[in-house]
Amino acid sequence: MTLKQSYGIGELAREFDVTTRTIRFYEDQGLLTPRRRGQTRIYSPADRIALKLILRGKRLGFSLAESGDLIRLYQPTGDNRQQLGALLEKIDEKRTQLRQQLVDIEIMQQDLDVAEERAKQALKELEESDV
Amino acid sequence: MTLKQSYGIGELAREFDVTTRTIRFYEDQGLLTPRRRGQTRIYSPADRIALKLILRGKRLGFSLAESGDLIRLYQPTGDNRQQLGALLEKIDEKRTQLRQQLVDIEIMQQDLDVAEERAKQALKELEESDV
DNA sequence: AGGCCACTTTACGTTAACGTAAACTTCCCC
DNA sequence: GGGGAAGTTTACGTTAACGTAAAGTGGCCT
Repeated sequence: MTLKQSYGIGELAREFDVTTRTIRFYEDQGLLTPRRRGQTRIYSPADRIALKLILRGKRLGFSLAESGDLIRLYQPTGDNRQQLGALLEKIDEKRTQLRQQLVDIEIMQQDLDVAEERAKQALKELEESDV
Repeated sequence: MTLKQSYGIGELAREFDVTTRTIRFYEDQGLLTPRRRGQTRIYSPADRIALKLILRGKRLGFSLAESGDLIRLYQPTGDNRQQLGALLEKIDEKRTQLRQQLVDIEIMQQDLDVAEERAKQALKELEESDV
């Protein structure tokens, strides 16, 4: 069995646990561009990938506009130097942001370690005063 | 010179590059609890730490409510077992979330690598067709 | 033919996280 | 004692990212 090459809106909604409203909204925002059969939307594997990217972006706190940028980073539009340069800059910015997030996550993880220790200690003290 | 032990609102605003409106809003949401001198707010080092945590949370896409949870993870309120248990659960949830974010970041970084390669390749081809 | 999905469009509603403006007090400076 | 500068309260405005409801279309089943 090879990969599917088209998807219905409900199908994608179920797979990624979002509503169809959400998927249509992303299209409104220019993030997805399904073709149509009659008036029904048909999604390509590329659309599915884009959706995946959007949701991953959301988990990292990216706005839809930012995820839109990311999607466009993949579409090598017959670009001129100007645009390719700007693109490389954007890539660099995103890299910087991701590195900052890595740092933030590390600190938070350490904070959680501390919080856990304290909670466990508090529990222990409750036990001991307990009879 | 030892650490300052109180801060003005403008001072914090400058340090973290947010507006005073934002800081007051966080207080409204119960995330900061400055004392007052007259009607002027005085922030403690703990408030400053909390603010730092909130902003770190924002960079990771946390809502203010979530950051509020995180702040409270540090305040070992004279808790009972119930609450300590719930607290330990929350810590675990956050850990899971942070791990997912780590995965997401890795994938994005790889995606950026690919995008960069393509852009550089496109540039190269422009050069070659250039004379 | 009737009924039930899954799909569609249109449009108004909602929440979070502040922005922005207005009107006021306090303190300090010259 | 007039005027900034920095603080305050109150309140309405704004944007992003959908939710929710209403009303219609198309296919398929029995």
